[in-house]
Amino acid sequence: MFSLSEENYLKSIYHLEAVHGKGISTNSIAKKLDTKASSVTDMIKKLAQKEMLVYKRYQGVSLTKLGRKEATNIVRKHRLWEVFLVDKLNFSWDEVHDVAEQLEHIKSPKLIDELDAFLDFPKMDPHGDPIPDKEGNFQKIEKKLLSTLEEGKIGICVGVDDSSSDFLKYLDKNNISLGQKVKVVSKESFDGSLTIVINTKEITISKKISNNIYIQS
Amino acid sequence: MFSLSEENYLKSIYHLEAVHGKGISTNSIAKKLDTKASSVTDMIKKLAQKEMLVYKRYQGVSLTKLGRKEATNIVRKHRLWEVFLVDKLNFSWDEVHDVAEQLEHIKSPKLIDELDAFLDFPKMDPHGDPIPDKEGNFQKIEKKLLSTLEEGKIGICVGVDDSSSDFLKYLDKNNISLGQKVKVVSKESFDGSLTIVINTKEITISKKISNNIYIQS
DNA sequence: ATAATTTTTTAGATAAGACTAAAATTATTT
DNA sequence: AAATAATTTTAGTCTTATCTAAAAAATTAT
Repeated sequence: MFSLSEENYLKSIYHLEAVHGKGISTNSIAKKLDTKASSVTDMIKKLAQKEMLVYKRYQGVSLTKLGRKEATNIVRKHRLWEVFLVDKLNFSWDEVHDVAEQLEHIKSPKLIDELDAFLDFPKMDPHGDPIPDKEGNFQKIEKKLLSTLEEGKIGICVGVDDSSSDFLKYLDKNNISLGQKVKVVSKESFDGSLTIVINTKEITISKKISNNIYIQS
Repeated sequence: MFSLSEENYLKSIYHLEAVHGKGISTNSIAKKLDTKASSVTDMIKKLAQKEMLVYKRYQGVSLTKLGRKEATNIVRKHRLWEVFLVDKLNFSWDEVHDVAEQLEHIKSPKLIDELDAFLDFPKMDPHGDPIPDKEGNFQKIEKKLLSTLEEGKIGICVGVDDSSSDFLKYLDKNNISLGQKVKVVSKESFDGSLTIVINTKEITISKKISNNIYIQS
């Protein structure tokens, strides 16, 4: 069994590995968890002892197969709860994160499997992120950043990178949601801003925005 | 905000007060929480400082209005989650307790109100215990112990006192469930055992069993 | 290649919550 | 009303997870 803290470390390292590959630095973990590097050192020693990750002083850490399995299960729980909150309890996609962050630590294999079935085995969470199945497998879908789409091309919004409430509210305000068709009208080479058509309406979005929206094209 | 530990203390004291009235002893709390009296003393000092209860050395404790409100809310959450687990996730009534024990500590007012609505504002949990509403009010239903029912009389099972898995499984095995009609055929004065009719089947139950079943008659 | 900087680790401290053992208080017997 | 027993509190220790400050190692710049 893992403590709440241990689980949060495993999850963070898992997410960092997904972006940066193996060998995650102490500092990056500290930043992600909003804690101090010295606290991270303590915890990764503990997790190394539990064989959840491989650690050599000053070399950063990498999850073991076991550690990845554990982390995947937490991610699975987090995302299933997000689906539950949105589909069944009328939460909007910008409200789910904090609650799911708590619910993901509930320990009961039966609970999560029944929840999965109750939700009809969803493959994606409300932000377009894949939900691992019981064994930890999930579909990796084709997706690229909206910022990489060329002028005149069309894509379908399939996910977001940043899931902060502010960003999601911005998307809501501009009618950008998952499954939405997006056409790039023009691209400003100076600042990378895009003019796009959403639902027949034309809007201009900054590079920062287009860097946080995933599309399929 | 309260810690997990603080919440568990409040809940335990609340339940003890429901049975024994005001002035709950350190030892009884320790027993209920399976901890040591010295730990209880520490915690009740803390909760007294937070004005959740009134405490005078060697005199036991009583919840304040605020403390009772807090405790009631935890009970509300516990029981709503139990309904969710049984009604939506196919848990049986003997499986819900441990999971609800975890879920009751999730902090999100919206979550619990939406859950309440999603479950259609249930008034009772799977063991026949009343679910407080948002304001902390709940129906107190007429009920008495099956052991007090006289020979020849009929009652309807409306709740259980002991909610341990073992006891609930025993009831399942003998087709005793909430809403079930029970008729007392005879009462053995020597050991207090009862012979009852459930669903046309006659069985004999010990005093210990009949002392844990609530009926309405 | 050495100096300066950044990152990481160690050492020691703190807070929450639990424990043991002993002291203080209350309750019960005789 | 003492004496004994039971309960409760205090004092001090332990663990977990955090922190600060300083030391050690690695990286970057001169």
